[in-house]
Order: sequence, then structure tokens, then C-alpha cells
Amino acid sequence: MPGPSVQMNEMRFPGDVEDRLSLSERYCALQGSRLTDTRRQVLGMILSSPRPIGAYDLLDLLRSHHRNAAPPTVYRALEFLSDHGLIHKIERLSAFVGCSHRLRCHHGKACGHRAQFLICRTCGIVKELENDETESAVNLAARNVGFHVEHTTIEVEGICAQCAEHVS
Amino acid sequence: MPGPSVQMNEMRFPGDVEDRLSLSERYCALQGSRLTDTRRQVLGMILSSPRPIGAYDLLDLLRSHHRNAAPPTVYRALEFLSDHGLIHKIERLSAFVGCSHRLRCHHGKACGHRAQFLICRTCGIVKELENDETESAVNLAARNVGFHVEHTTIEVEGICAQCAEHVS
DNA sequence: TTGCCCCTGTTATAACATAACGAAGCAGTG
DNA sequence: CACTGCTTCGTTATGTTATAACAGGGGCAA
Ligand SMILES: [Zn+2]
Ligand SMILES: [Zn+2]
Ligand SMILES: [Zn+2]
Ligand SMILES: [Zn+2]
Repeated sequence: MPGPSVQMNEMRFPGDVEDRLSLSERYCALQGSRLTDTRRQVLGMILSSPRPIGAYDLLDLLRSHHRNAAPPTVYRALEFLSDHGLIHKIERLSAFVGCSHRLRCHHGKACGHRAQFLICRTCGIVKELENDETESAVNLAARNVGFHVEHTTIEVEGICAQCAEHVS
Repeated sequence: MPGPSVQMNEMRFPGDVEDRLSLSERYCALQGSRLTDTRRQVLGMILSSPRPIGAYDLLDLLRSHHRNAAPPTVYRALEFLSDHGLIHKIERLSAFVGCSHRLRCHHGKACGHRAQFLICRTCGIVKELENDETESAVNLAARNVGFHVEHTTIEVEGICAQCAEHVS
């Protein structure tokens, strides 16, 4: 009876997603971390989703290829991916998106990459911006009251350009 | 057998909180809204808390004065207070703080008040800033990609001035 | 071999939030 | 007052998101 001892079938993703997964694998290896099967599959599912996806939706998807998956399975993977800057959590949605910056960045885990997220309330698509002026302004304002900034969450809700066109 | 038909005892708050509650009551009246007993008590509890307080902590407090309180009781009050700009939700904490702006503002419900929140990860205290440069920068960045902004969430995690002193 | 660290499996529970429906209260109106 | 419409609230149940806690497996180095 051939086959692996654990019920984990390989999940196939579109070519561009596979490319990003390969890059992510190499990126993790350089950090001395391992992009294991589960982590890779969760990342692939996030990258394949056109909009932010929640932990329990990921769990449902994961289960069709990984029988034993439970909430901690997903949350552990999400924590790893988040720690390594491969994904971002959108707080307002309790959902996750792939980082559109990380794979273009050569500074590693602690590069201080900060972003702003534009959330369209019509189509649900989230765009990641990296606007230095915004970061500078908020950092300055915080320092002016003696606050030491460690992490900034900026999430903008509104209507994206696409959706605005459709209405007019 | 005297007493009200509903088990709702008046809760007493410190003088400064009572002052803000009175102002809030007048503010709501001007809007044609009613700051009912439950809403007033929830607001009072939020204003009395030195740090953000979660819905279920509010529920526990509320129950000692209001036997029948259930989750919807609290969430309805929170929605009302939030809609009227009297409180803010801190997304990263799923918890609520009183607005430090509203009672100084004469523009009413739709004044477009926007704020940034500095969350100290040591003491848990949250400070509300109103920095126009930050708002301008993020609005500009969004408009540059054709995004129509409706609401912005800015939450900064780090160490407050107080706590930074204690360490050094 | 032993000990250590990382990763995972598994069960259970905590924490946060809303759906749905009916009744009570509080306007105005005739 | 009786009628009506609207807001608020009580109540029960359920949905959604996230973590605690502990055991086991597998690689690697001393
Ligand atoms: Zn990013
Ligand atoms: Zn859109
Ligand atoms: Zn405010
Ligand atoms: Zn502090």
C-alpha cells in the first residue's frame, strides 16, 4: 500500500502562484526557516484568493487535502507566514492577504516594511500601498507625544477605482 | 412593593464622567436621539475605564445593575454610541474607548472627525490623536490610485512615554 | 543513545459578534 | 382615548474568530 503516512495530498496552484511559492520557499530558507507543506498550502490558498480570506475559510479549503486540519493548524501557519512578512492580517476584516512587497524586498524579516491597505466595500478587493509620507506623518505625530512606535496598522475603507467607474 | 418594573439600578460614576455623560445626553438630544439608561451606563463604564474595554467585560459590569443584560444589549448600545461618535472601537483589541474629541466638537454627527490611536503594549493605555498631516497623506495616497476614501483606521502599537521612562 | 528543538495532532474552550422574533414603550394623529 | 408607526429592548439561539494545553513524532547534534 503505497503513499505517505499522513493524509496530505499536494495542492496545485496556478503558475504565477507557484512562482511566488517557490520564491517564498527560498526566502524562508535564507532565514533558516522552513516553509512546510501546511504553511505552503495555506500561503498558496491566500495568494490564490482575489480578496482577503478568513482563517476558517482557509481551514475548509485545507481540509479537502489535509484531513486532520483543525483551527490550530491554520492559525499556526498564519502566525508563521505573518512573522515572516509573507502575509498581512486585515484587522477590520479578520482576514488575510498576501504581501505584495515581500518578494521584491531584499532586506529580510526585519526590514520594517510598512503598508497601508485600501479595502473596497463593494468588491472586497484590498490593495496594498507603501506610502512613505503617511508613515512619516504618523511616526512624527507619535514621537511628538513621546510614543515609541513599533507597528502601525492603516486600513482605509471606501470604493476602489474599478467600482467607482461601474457606478458612474 | 415599590421600585421600577425593570431591574435597572442607576449606576454612579465619578464626577468628571458624570459631566461628560450630561454633555453626551445633551449632544444626543440635539441630534434627535435618546441616550437611554442602558446606553448611558455603557458609555459611563467605557469613560470610567482607564484602558479600552471589551464588550463582554462591559456585559459583566452591566449585569450587576441590570439583571437581564445579554450580548445584544451591549452590542446595541455600542453601535449607538459608535454611530454617534461618542466612542471608538480599537480594531486590534476588539475593545472600545471614549472619544476624546466629540465633546469639544460642534459639528455634529457628520463632522468627519478622524483620529489615530496610540496603543501602549505595556500599560495598555490608548491615546487618541488628531493629526491632520497623517490624514492628508493617506487620503492623498489613496486618491492617487483612484480610491474614494470613506473611513480610515489608524492604530499604532508601541510604548508610551510613561512606560518608556520606567524602563530607562 | 540521549536530549533538545521544532513542528504537528488533538481536544477542548475562550472570546467576540449577530440573527431572529416578539413585546414593551413612546411618539404623533384623529 | 384608540390607532398607528417607529424605536428600543428582552430573549434565545447560533455563528464566527482565536487560543490553551498537552501529547507525539522526527531531525539533529552532543
Ligand atoms: Zn506587505
Ligand atoms: Zn471595488
Ligand atoms: Zn474621537
Ligand atoms: Zn504605557
